[in-house]
Order: sequence, then structure tokens, then C-alpha cells
Amino acid sequence: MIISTKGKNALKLMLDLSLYQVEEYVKLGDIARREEISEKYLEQIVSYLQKSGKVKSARGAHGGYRLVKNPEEYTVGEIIKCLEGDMAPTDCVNRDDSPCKKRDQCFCYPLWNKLDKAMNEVLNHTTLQDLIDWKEEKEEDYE
Amino acid sequence: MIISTKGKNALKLMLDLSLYQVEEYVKLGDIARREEISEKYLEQIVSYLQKSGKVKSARGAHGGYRLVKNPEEYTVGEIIKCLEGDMAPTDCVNRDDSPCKKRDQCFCYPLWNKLDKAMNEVLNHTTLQDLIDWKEEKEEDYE
DNA sequence: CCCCTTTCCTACAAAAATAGTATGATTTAA
DNA sequence: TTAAATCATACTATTTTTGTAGGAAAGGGG
Repeated sequence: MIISTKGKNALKLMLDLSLYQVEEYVKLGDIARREEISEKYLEQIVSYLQKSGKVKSARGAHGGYRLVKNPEEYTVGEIIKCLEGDMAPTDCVNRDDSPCKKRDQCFCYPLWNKLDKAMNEVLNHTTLQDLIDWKEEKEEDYE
Repeated sequence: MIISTKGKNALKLMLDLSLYQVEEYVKLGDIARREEISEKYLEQIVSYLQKSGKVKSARGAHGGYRLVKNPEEYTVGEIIKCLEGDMAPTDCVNRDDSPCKKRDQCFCYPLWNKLDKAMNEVLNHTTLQDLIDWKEEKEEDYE
């Protein structure tokens, strides 16, 4: 399992906001109940999303969280990486600033690079809206 | 970093065998020195590879390890997964025997499935020989 | 038969990452 | 003023990772 609960819960949280925000802010307690995640744990997770500007909040009574953009404008990659770090196969990938000194002699580096690209091809080209659409398409199949 | 040192070292070990085995068995001590890995740690790693039949051993003086097949017959996926487990994005993927009960209601499952397929597309279609060939091609570029 | 080399086996342990809990301060609407 | 909510930080238990340690077993050469 390469995606931890933090990443998975962040994605669930963003999906929940996509589905349940209409006009008003959504309380964390409601998300916690619907998604069956500890509210205290969600507080920790949402703070990362907030600090990177992916959600905005309102404090006090009737407060909660909202998406800043539309669901089709968030990639699942940016959400998961916000919690998981850069998700590179190894620490020698994605280091254009300070590349590994043995990189050019390394038999494995091209592999890690390909793997990284393959993962990002999925993560950076799938949006929250895609996840919602895929589910709807599947439900149509049953009708 | 989703590939641990165990997986990386297993791959280095198999690559080292590919490059240095001619007729005789290769000692772990030599591999440890060339690849700069603790010999004791390598012992642990090679035992997994041996138990799954990827290498064969000879004990005693002049003993060591050899590949069972040719380098082009090993995928990097089977080597890494031998040490890392199945490398699925989440534990709900690759459970055809006992699938998650919420799978059909899950917004995320299709994503994890796509990610898994994308990773395996690379891991299961790259062989040890490919890694060696890629390096040689790169070296030709400098000539 | 004895010694040296090498694999084989298993237990232990330090360090880091993961998955949360706990406590309470702060802000806001009613 | 009070209740509802976010915000901040510290703590902790568990698991995973990354090895180390010690010795048993096997085989080759003298």
C-alpha cells in the first residue's frame, strides 16, 4: 500500500466537499460522519489542504470548509501529494536542483524515472470531477 | 519514496549477478563490496530471492549465488515485489478473491485501479536486460 | 579429519513513519 | 453570553524500515 490513510482521507474529504457543498460551508463533523473518519484526524488533514490554498474556511458557528475552485480544476495528484509528499519511486527522482551524483552511472535511474512518469500520467490527469463522472457512468451500466 | 532499500538492493543484487556471473558462483561479499551494501543485509535480501526460486546457491568454499534464468527473463516487477509485497496503491486493489464490499460504491477505487495498472505496465514489461541495454545506449550517446 | 570459507537461520534492536488522541485556545453567529 | 465550529500543538501507541549479531550448517582443500 503506497497511499497512506492521510492521502486517502484527503481525497475523500475533497470529494465530499465536491458533492455536498452547495452554497454554504460544510462542517468537518458532517464529513467525518459521512466518510467514517475521526473528526480530529480530519482536522489535521484539512489544515494541510487549507495551508496550500485548496480549501477555504469559515470559523465560528455555521462555519466549515469550501473548495476554492471547481472539482474539475483539482487533480488527484495535487491533493494526494499535499499530504504524502512528492510520491517519487525513490529519492533520486525529481531532484533537478541537486541530482544524485551517480545518476549517469546508475542502471536503475531510468527505471525510476519511467515509473514516476507513469504514475504522474494518471495522478496529474485525473480530476475530482473525473472520479465523480466515472462513478455515474458505472451506475448507468446497471440501468 | 515508495520503493524501500530492500527493493532497491534486491534489484542491484540481481543486476550485479547479471553483469558478473560468467561460469562460477558469485560471492555475496563481492556483491556487497561492489554495490556498497552491508553483506549481512544482503544475506537477508537474497534469501527472499532464493526462496522464490530467482537465484540458486552453492554453500561452502567457492560457493555463492547465480541467476536461474537469463537477465531478459526477469522483470523488475517480480524482483521488487518479491521484497516489497504487491506494491498496490491501496489494499483494496488486487483482491479478486475477497474484494472490498464498498468497492462498487467507491469513488476512488477506479483511480487506484488505474494507478496500479500504470505502474505494472512499467514494472512487468521491463527486464534486467532492458536496464543494462538502456545504460549502454546512453553511453553510446557520449561517443 | 580438520580448518577455512561461504551460505543459512533466527533473534534482536534502533530509528523513522504512520495513525491517530488529547487538550485547549480562538473565532463567530445567534 | 453561549454554543458551535475552526485552529494549534503536543503527545503516544503501533507498525515498518533498516539494519546488526551470533552462530549453525555445508563444502572444498590440505
